[in-house]
Amino acid sequence: MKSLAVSNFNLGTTIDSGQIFRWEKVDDFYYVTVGNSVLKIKQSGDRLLYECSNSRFDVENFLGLKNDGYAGIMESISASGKIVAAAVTAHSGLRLINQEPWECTASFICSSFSNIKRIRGNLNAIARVYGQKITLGDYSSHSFPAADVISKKSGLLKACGLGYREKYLAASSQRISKDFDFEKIRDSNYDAAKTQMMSLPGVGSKVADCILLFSLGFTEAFPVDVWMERIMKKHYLGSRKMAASKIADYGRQKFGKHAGYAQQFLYHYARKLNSN
DNA sequence: GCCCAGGTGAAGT
DNA sequence: ACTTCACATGGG
Repeated sequence: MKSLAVSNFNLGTTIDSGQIFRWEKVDDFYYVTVGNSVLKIKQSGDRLLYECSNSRFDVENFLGLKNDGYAGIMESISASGKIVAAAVTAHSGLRLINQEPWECTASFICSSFSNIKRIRGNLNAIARVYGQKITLGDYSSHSFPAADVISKKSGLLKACGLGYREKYLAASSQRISKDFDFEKIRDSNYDAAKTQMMSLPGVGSKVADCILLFSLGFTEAFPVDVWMERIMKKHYLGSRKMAASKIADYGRQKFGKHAGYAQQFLYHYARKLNSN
């Protein structure tokens, strides 16, 4: 078991904040399946204890613990809005995770107009059908397949229960295995990057923002789903009517370079208020 | 059975 | 450019 000292970090909140779907908690440990790795991890105060099926897996990078300007970011977004400040206080230690772009893209194509439990089931089904078995101690899971593995046998998607999203994932997996370079997008400006992402079938404004924020380092992306729409309307828009894509523009303007963090706190805050 | 879900794309205005 | 609507299906 490896150990890593952390500060300003809450593992449980970070994992359970709707950024990643393929995880479960067994006793004290979270088992997170990401790419071709299973990460077994728990937090004990200011330490993370973990082991991973892949010895080269970079836990620190994955959990957003590198290049730490966290305290400053929290201060900055809190100053921009009362509700964000409350959310930051309520869920301090929530971090943006760094995902692999293709797996993130596939995940959020599956997410559209769905719910988190179903998304998790869909992604696990895709991994079972197309992926390789991974084991870590007594625990086993399946890797997430590369885009070309899905595109070559997209007929098998039917068994994964994606509904109408199936055709989008099939088409996007084909595009991505042919002529799509995520790394090039990483170097673009936000608008160009978003246009590129939205050229993929099943990727609209919201899913594009999720991919940009969760896997390509665009900290200003501000994904607006139904939860964000509700909380933004209630607290910032005086219940005015505004299309989701306009609320996203508003959010980026209001919260600036770290709008993505503001969004993640607001989203999590809204969901937790509703469930308690 | 009813309503909702981390929306998208196409059609109509 | 903005608004409306169909879309597949499981979870609560």
